[in-house]
Amino acid sequence: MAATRLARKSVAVDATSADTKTRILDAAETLFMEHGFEATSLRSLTTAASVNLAAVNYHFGTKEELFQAVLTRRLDPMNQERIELLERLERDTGGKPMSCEKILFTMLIPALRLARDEKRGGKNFLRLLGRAYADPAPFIRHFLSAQYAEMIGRYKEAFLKALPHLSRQELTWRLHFVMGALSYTLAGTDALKLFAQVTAADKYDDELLLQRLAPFLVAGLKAPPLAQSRKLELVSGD
Amino acid sequence: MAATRLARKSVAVDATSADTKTRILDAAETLFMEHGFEATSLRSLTTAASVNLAAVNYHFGTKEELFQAVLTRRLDPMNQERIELLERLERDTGGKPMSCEKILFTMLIPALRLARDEKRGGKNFLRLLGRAYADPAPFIRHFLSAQYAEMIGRYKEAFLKALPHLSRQELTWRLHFVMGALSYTLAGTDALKLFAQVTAADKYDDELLLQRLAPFLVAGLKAPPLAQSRKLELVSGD
DNA sequence: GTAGAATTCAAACGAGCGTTTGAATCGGGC
DNA sequence: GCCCGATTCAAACGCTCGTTTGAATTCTAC
Repeated sequence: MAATRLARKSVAVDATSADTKTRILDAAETLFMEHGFEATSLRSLTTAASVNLAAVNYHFGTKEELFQAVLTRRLDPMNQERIELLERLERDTGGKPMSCEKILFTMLIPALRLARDEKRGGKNFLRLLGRAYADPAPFIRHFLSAQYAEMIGRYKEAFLKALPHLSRQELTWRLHFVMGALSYTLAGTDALKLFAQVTAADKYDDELLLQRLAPFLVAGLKAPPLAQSRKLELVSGD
Repeated sequence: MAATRLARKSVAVDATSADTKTRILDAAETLFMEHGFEATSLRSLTTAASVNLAAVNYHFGTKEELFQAVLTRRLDPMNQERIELLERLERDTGGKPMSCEKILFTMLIPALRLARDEKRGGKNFLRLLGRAYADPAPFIRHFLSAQYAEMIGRYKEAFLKALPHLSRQELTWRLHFVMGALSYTLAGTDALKLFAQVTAADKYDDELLLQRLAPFLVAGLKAPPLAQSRKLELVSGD
């Protein structure tokens, strides 16, 4: 009983404890994705994981800490892989400006790798991540911004060099749009029912999906900034 | 007491009942936006609206029906305005292909008008809408797809003519990306903390926001489809 | 001004929630 | 073979939830 909080630190992640913890994380990943954070109860979660109700609080502390653990397990490696790919690209181009496409690919490829690796959560996790982006809960927003701070900063510098016609502020917004389209798309599947005529074969081919997304995002990033485009006119439609 | 359900049908929306109903809708719009559907309790909601706890069930039936009423109140007029603008554009161009920009503007302008009209909910509602897009609750997904079905179908036909180099399937995906970037952006504000260096003046200027978003989306829509772009390479970053 | 419907109100219902507790059980090291 | 920390377990705690109820009040029409 006195071990509840200390357990996580004093005990290495050995097989015996990892088993229960992993079962909880796997069930949480699926259920949080399907029902959202608030609507997923620890009772249904522990039942699905075949563990005792108290196991979540014993191993993770609180429901919120469990949610963060679910995200961290996949997100840390994926974002680290992104940074490694970006650094390798920087090394290979030797200080010369990198192409916009290649920078974007270093963002998409780790996500695609994760989506294809069922052992690392696959599409389930990416859908969960896309939904987490839009969750209003403050602890989720703070957690995500902390998790992404370094990665976003690095990419902003890289894109700035690749897109010299964009101001820092303009680029900030465009990266925002990119993340929006990406997270919305990854979270999607169900949302696609808004639009008919998506074939079943197409629907679950993540590589094809990103190959459709990439040209769209690259073209958007490269577009001339707003000064050169027609102004929105509010008065009339013609 | 026997009037609970019949009341909504037998009574016109007169001033006396509209007062309570409107106060509930206004409070719900704000609280659902701030905390999400699940995390907003009817107790906090009715307290904020200065009405009795039972008033929600009396006037709207259930919490879910209240949520749908909140969305319908703003969404129906906005989507109808979109269709009207699109139809006027079709009439003015007389069957000739319309420009991609103009079609997109008929989507953005009603959203912008709504954002600027505090009496119609303003930015609050658009943020709520952006969050509703990502909500996993099935009743929300079904409601939204029903609400958007007609509008999406019309725009798909219009864009198909304006973008003849795109297949129907390719366009379906691109509209998906557009809706993603749009809803994510509208839901944003808080999410912008992921990216630093957004000035306070910039942050709340919705017209400027859409003027930044529009060139990005137009360029993405016009981009050549995937066959002509470089393939994603999974093996290596260089 | 009174009848009858529409609306508001305080109170309670039953259910489900996240978390805590303390005893029971397990498992490796001496 | 026993001991002690790590883990599991059933039970309960206190709380909040959405909804219902039936009486009290307000409003409308004659």
